[in-house]
Amino acid sequence: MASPWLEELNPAQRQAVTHGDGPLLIVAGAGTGKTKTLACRVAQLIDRGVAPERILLLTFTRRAADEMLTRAGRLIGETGGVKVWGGTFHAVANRLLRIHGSAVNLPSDFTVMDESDSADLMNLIRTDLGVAKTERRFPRKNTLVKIYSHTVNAQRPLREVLEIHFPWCGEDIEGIAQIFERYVRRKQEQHVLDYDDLLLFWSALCSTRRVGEKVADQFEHILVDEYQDTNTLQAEILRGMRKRHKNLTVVGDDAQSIYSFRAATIRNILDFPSQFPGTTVVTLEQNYRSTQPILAASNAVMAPARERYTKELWSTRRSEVKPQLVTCLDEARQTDNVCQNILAHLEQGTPLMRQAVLFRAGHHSAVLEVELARRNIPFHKFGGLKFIEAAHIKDMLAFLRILENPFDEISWFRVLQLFEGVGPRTAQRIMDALQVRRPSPAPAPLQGKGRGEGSPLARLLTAPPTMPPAARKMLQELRDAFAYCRGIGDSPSTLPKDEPPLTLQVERVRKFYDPLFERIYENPAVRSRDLDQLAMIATRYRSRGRFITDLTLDPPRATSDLAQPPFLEEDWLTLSTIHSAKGCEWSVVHIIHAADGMIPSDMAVRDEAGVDEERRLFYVAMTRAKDMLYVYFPLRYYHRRYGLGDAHNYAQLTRFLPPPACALFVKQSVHVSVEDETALEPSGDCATYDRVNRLWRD
DNA sequence: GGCATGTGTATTTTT
DNA sequence: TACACATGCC
Repeated sequence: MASPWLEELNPAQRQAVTHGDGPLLIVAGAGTGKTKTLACRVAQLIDRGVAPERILLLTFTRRAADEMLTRAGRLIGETGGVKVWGGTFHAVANRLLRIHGSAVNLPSDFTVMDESDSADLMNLIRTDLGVAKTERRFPRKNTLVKIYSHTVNAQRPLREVLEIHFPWCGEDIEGIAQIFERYVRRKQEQHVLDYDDLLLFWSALCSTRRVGEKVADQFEHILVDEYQDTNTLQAEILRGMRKRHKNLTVVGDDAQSIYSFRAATIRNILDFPSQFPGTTVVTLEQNYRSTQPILAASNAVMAPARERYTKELWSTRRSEVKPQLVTCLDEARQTDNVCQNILAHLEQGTPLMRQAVLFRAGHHSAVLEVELARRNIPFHKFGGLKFIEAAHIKDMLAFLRILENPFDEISWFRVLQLFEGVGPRTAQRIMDALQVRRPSPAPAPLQGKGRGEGSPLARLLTAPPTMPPAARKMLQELRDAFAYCRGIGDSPSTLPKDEPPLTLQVERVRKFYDPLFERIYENPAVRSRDLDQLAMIATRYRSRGRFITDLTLDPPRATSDLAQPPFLEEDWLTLSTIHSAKGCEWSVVHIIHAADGMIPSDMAVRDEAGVDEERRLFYVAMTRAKDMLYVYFPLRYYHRRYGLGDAHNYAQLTRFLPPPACALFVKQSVHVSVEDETALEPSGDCATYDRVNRLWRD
């Protein structure tokens, strides 16, 4: 019982770790050793005799789960982690539903689609219904998905969601409802689940009598990380899983809730004690990460926030070094200065690995990326456009998905349109001929993964549909590729054998796809490297289904844009959206574009709640820093829409750094005193900037 | 009729 | 840059 690692914990951490049964809420401020505490608690439970497979650890990313479990494993002397159920809500839902799906009428062979697939399906239906033809412009596919997802995850009526979050779509409620209804039916026909369905079905599973209890009882303890970023549906799942056992630990920080756009609600954490009577609340306030000056500035930013658990982070890490607020003339100067500071720290002994540049939106780093590449500073970018979203990756996956689930409409629709002379209309016609749409709702379970005579894939191989002349040769090649992957061989009369290994299938599909791909896309060379990487990932898998699902639920988080493949470099810099930086820390952090309109994003300032969340976002960014924090603010933003004019706007410093907060920074100005900008004193305080900037703003 | 191609525009954050 | 919509070509 007297585990040596307990000695290393502070009293609050130890209380959380050794807490016995019953609901436990750990309010853990930034940098207070949350990961450590959670890992120790898992280790402690196992030490106490709880079987690892009876523990469920829900985290925000798979990486976070792996990290914690490895750590817990190390504590109890298990190398390679412990066999705890760990992962995101979505991944765990997938795993449970593969086993128990039949209890909620789910076919066992369902495939999972990502958000852009959902959007494509929405669009298909949107076009079918002809709603786009009306005079008023109808919500676009991405908006439709957002509305749908928000409605499901928040478990609120559509009308209310529209009123509050999408007021400009309110008039189209009937059309939207109609589309949603069809969307649900189409997914059902295809045996396809979207992200939201995974949660929805898990929740449904909980309320089935026999299986629901069995699934819930399987876990003696459930632990949830980043609880402030869970939504109503996820809270409902937890309630469903905890009807009998009350052993539930949630960890979170309301000050770091930044996912309301995904229907996460701060209410989950604020109301946890009343949702789960008898909750013990433990608050972790000692910050081990940041120096006191960085913490002071962060606290000052959060001070004006409204409802929250009161806690004031403190640190024993004294330092004389204040964070720096760097005012730059424009983005070019900002970029230049960021590079200089990064290199300076590198020379003083802080490797790139321990530095990061953070920003609000994925594209905010575009200019910097070019400059880093020019200066041969290796970097790795997280967040923003993802690998999996790239059109050519989606194409490749579409082939594999058809093999996995021949009723996957979106994949057929995508693949067919790659052929010359085939657009949406012809693609639809071919899909009709192949009977990709199953008569709905499909009561008979699909036999042997659609391998039977009745599958659209089988029909493609035995009775090819008519194609526009330009596409006929290609069609034959597609049939050959599919036949190969199915293990049918070159002669169509041969009976199916076992399918070849996944890597060979990927290779074969690629052999077919490469020429198409070179015709369609601008810079095939760059994109081709992505395909190599996809093939690399595939080598880690034996099952095609698992490969596709894993890629959908846990896609590679970084893109290797302009830089050399970073994994070949010894040392590289992190570029990250603030959202993707959650849970991470670096010695030196550079926050760029700290201008109003960027942080907070002007997309988010419609209401007070939006501004509050942006404030938390800025707070999250600041509290990633251990030793040194830079906040950069470009004064001018050029709008280069038409050529290279020098038309520009003057930006204002982010509203989250009013004078009291500003006072906690060292002010520095870069190149602001050229030409007539002399009015901006190099070391002037923020109030002065504000006053001066107002001159240009109206 | 339906596809390819050109033009304008809006553009957050992610499982 | 990707998407929606308009135009011109087969």
